[in-house]
Amino acid sequence: MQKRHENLRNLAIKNAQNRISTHGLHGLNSRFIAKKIACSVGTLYNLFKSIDFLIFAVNLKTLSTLETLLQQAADTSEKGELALQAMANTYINFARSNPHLWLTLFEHQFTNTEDTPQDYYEQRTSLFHILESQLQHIHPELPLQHIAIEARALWAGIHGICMLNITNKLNDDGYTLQDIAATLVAKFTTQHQGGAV
Amino acid sequence: MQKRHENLRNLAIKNAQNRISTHGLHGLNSRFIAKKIACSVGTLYNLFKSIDFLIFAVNLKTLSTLETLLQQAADTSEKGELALQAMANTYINFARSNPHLWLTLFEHQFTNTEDTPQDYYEQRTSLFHILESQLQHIHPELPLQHIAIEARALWAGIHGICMLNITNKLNDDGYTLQDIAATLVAKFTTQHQGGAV
DNA sequence: AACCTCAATTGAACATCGTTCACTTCAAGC
DNA sequence: GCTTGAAGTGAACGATGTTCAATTGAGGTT
Repeated sequence: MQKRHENLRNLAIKNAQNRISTHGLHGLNSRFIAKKIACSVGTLYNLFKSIDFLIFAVNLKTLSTLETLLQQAADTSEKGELALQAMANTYINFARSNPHLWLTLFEHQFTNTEDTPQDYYEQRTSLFHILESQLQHIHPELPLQHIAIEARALWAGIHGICMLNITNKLNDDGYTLQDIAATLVAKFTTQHQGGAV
Repeated sequence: MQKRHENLRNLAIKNAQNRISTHGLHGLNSRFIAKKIACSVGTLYNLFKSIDFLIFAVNLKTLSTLETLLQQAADTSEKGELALQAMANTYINFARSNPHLWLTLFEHQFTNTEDTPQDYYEQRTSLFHILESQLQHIHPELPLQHIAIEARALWAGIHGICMLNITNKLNDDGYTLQDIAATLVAKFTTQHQGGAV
């Protein structure tokens, strides 16, 4: 039946998400998930071409949640700098609350890159659009091309802060994530005298 | 003999570095390295408590190389903004030329975090000092505490740009790494009106 | 030269992993 | 009841990290 297939698939994704969330990507394995959803490994491989695709499904869910949260943060704050600050904090909080799920977004590489489904890239670019919209509100005079680059630089910055922190490579000293992130956001929101590209 | 032990250890590290460089972290395994250095897996486990420690040794080497390159970039450029731009480009070029070695710096997590040797953290903080020195030259009026935060925000930004690019999650559009990085560096080097922490 | 000692070396063996596939099951159509 | 084909099964394969009883061999002692 088609229904059972879909139910089982969703159940597998949910359990995989749970497992990664608590034990990290290394804690995930096919036999464990198969047992959890009460089927054989063979059936699991009917649902997902390989474990990579199961992880991918979890990542897609994570990205979707993240986008919803960021959009909410943007919507419930005053447009512009405050919205960007709120988004940065939301992103950081998500990463800190769900370190394993967040890390899996980047730890996981498809063995064959051409296997990576198109949805994945689309899901991500839509994140940029939220940022671009805020940046454009702050700097209406800048060309769209410039805004796009700024959005990527800012996003990468927030991302890097999280990455270096979560992987325990930044927070060995007394500086808090929020301070560092706020400093970064401020660079992109306060008015400059000139600027280079 | 002590000498053989050390020689074999270095040989193992060199081969592991080579293997990771060409085949990524997944391409590394104990039997392969053992065969390369003409000893048994058992002996390899006498040299390294586990494969994690071999990877760690490779990472330490990578960090060391990176620091030398960054210091060179800083020294051969005019102090301040130009030096920072040069360092950013050096970092990016290194990451792009040695994507696997660079990724391994972050992909690899010790199963027991308390195992992570102290050298590792020290090697990294010395990277910050190079940055801090440049930033302080640009903003001599800022307190050291503030400079430290800026250094971390900038470093994280450059890092994030590389990460999102290397893992193929940013460069699906037409914006070049250098443009994005230059934009970021410019934010930290041009004079602001005010700023938030 | 024969012997002893013990640390270094070995690789078979174990547990676990992703993945496959010949076999079994079973619901639907006749 | 019989047939058919898709779905489900789990033993089996190869590769992995890691261990450890057995072996080796260099250096000291007699």
